[in-house]
Amino acid sequence: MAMGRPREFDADAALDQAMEVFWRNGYEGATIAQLTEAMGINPPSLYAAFGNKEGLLKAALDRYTAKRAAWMEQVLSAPTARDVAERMLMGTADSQTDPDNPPGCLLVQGGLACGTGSENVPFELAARRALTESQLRERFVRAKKEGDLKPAADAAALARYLSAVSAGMGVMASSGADREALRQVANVSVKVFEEQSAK
Amino acid sequence: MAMGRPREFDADAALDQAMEVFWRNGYEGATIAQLTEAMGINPPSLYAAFGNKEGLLKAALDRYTAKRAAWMEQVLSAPTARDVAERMLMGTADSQTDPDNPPGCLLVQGGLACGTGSENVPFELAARRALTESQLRERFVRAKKEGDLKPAADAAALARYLSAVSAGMGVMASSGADREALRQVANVSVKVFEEQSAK
DNA sequence: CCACATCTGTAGCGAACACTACAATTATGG
DNA sequence: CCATAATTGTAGTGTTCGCTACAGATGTGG
Repeated sequence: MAMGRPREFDADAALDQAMEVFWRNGYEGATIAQLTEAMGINPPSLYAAFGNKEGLLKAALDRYTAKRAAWMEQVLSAPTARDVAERMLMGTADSQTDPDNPPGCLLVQGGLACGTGSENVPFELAARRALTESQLRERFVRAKKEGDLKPAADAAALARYLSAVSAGMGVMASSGADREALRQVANVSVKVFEEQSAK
Repeated sequence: MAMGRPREFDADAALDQAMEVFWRNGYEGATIAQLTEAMGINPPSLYAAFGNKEGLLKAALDRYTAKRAAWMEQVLSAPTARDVAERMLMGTADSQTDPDNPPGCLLVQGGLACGTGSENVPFELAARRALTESQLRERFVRAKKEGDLKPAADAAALARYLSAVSAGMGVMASSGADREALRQVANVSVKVFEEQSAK
């Protein structure tokens, strides 16, 4: 049977553009007109490919996290919990002030509170942040087993702490904090892990 | 000369209601219809009293920060930098999970990224966050002079750090983190100040 | 008691929003 | 080469948005 006319745009390239619009304006601040213009397509193409605005956001979030997965692997492969924290926070400071991207983190800027009809957008972002946190928690559980975190250390609390600090850095970055300011925060934050290391 | 018909609603009580709507839905997510209903007034009364939606937000932010001023005094009056940090973060954990308020912090939830026409809303929130940070910085400068922070301590970096952590806690709280989780983060964060204390 | 100034409620303004009907287009399968 | 299936651009749809014109109401100053 017939297969239909093939789409003329690259879905991944279009998603990259949509991601940036959501990143810079937030979910509710991003309009379909802005999105379609950035993506270089017309509304019907958008709706055919992604369903609706929220579907487009989810696809953009998937792409966002997929792009960060390799970096996250690099972070988790650091030899000690302290080094994991340092790579995580320093990398966060750099990426959140990377001039190639909008400032901050899409998972924070995207929308912490939304109006009627978009109530589950904040939930969607939170779920993706939680994923990173659980990766960190598992890594710190391992660090305890391996003995580079002291036995009394609370892996879950440390993971939550890192998650909170990086979210906080995202808030700062979104309001114009520069790379140096974020690195200061990262440097201070890492000190906790030195105190939690096995002697 | 004549003085005109007096307004029939209490502006402060109405602002409290508006504050809660902005807090829960964000600036863009809050509609005039929701605001007027919560405030118990009609649109013309709102516009006569506050100018426009952004003016209402600013008035609500003023009231928000005014309400926190007394608490902030209490925080800054703690005897040592470490105690300042503890009071600040523990108080933040409690207030951000206070069932009488929406979760999180209005200065974070209100809107980190907004669409065309509301670009200075994020800036407005950031300016108020910066105020708290500078109060903390001055307090830590004093702590160095008084000798309870070691001479090598960086007051500005520590203030930024506290600001980042509390913003991060706000992000967590807005996505449903409970009081215990936030207190864990607070407890871990405070450890930095023990290491920065004079021996 | 009257002129005036301000507030209040009703009703609705133009603009922007997310989304879509429709016809033309472009490929595949037989 | 034809029937089918999917995409594309144009041009809208109805709804909701922030905001306001207007007329009646309610107070103050003279």
